[in-house]
Amino acid sequence: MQVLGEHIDHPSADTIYEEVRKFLPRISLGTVYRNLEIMSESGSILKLETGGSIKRFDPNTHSHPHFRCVKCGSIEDLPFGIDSSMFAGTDEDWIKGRKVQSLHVEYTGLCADCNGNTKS
Amino acid sequence: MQVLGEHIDHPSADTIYEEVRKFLPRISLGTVYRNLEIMSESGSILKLETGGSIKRFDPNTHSHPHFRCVKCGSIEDLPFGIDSSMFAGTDEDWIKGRKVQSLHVEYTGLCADCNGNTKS
DNA sequence: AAGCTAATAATAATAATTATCATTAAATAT
DNA sequence: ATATTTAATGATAATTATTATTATTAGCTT
Ligand SMILES: [Mn+2]
Ligand SMILES: [Mn+2]
Ligand SMILES: [Zn+2]
Ligand SMILES: [Zn+2]
Repeated sequence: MQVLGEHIDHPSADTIYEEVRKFLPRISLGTVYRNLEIMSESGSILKLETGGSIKRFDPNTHSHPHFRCVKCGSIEDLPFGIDSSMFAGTDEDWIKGRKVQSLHVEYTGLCADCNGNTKS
Repeated sequence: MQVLGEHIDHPSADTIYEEVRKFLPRISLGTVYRNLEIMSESGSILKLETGGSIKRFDPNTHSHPHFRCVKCGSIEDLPFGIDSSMFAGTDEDWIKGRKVQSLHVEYTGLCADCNGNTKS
């Protein structure tokens, strides 16, 4: 939690592993995965299943949108909130028999850095 | 394209492979992956990088929201459109230096089937 | 201290996807 | 039509993130 709380860049399990290793050199990657799973299940962190095949972890547990750079893979927070009422008006009859648990909004494209650098 | 066009359930590469095999029994999985990649790059289909670690393919190339069932893994289309103006109002100053390419909205929860069946 | 329980480290297994490369098919030139 | 070049494919290996396994360790309880 300490390590994750300092990160605003949605680190992967492996990145967190490397960071934690500085404190606890004998920790194993399995333990990092296991505890991240426990934390995400208890709701104290978010496990982001974004595009791009690797899972990332977020200390901000509020539902918020992300921007994923298709070039460098970075995930950035976007500075506005989201909620279900943005869709389908107030009549949420699309829910039908479903039980809605969460909503993830993800923009993709080039981040500011990569967009500037690719204008060659 | 024939096989994919008949599917409304966002099949995986492996599912498509099994289907295509009925027509072309000697086709390899690699060829399926390769051609799905080509098609998604040319824009004739969508490669969905949803949560859940496997990629799925969608003949509907318009930006539309999905619902992913966390129990059975199914992906369903939701019957309303999305566009950027739903977020952040009209002043899209959050874009800053970024180049926005696409937007994916994904709800998760229990699909109608799984929600009904789990009420034990 | 002895015994029980839960967490961990080390390692193996899994699964989706991608890469490689020899072979085959298609296209083009002779 | 036949030879030659080019592109696509099938078969298989490699990669990578994640999960499972299991013996060992550490923390409690009596
Ligand atoms: Mn975030
Ligand atoms: Mn769809
Ligand atoms: Zn970038
Ligand atoms: Zn379901």
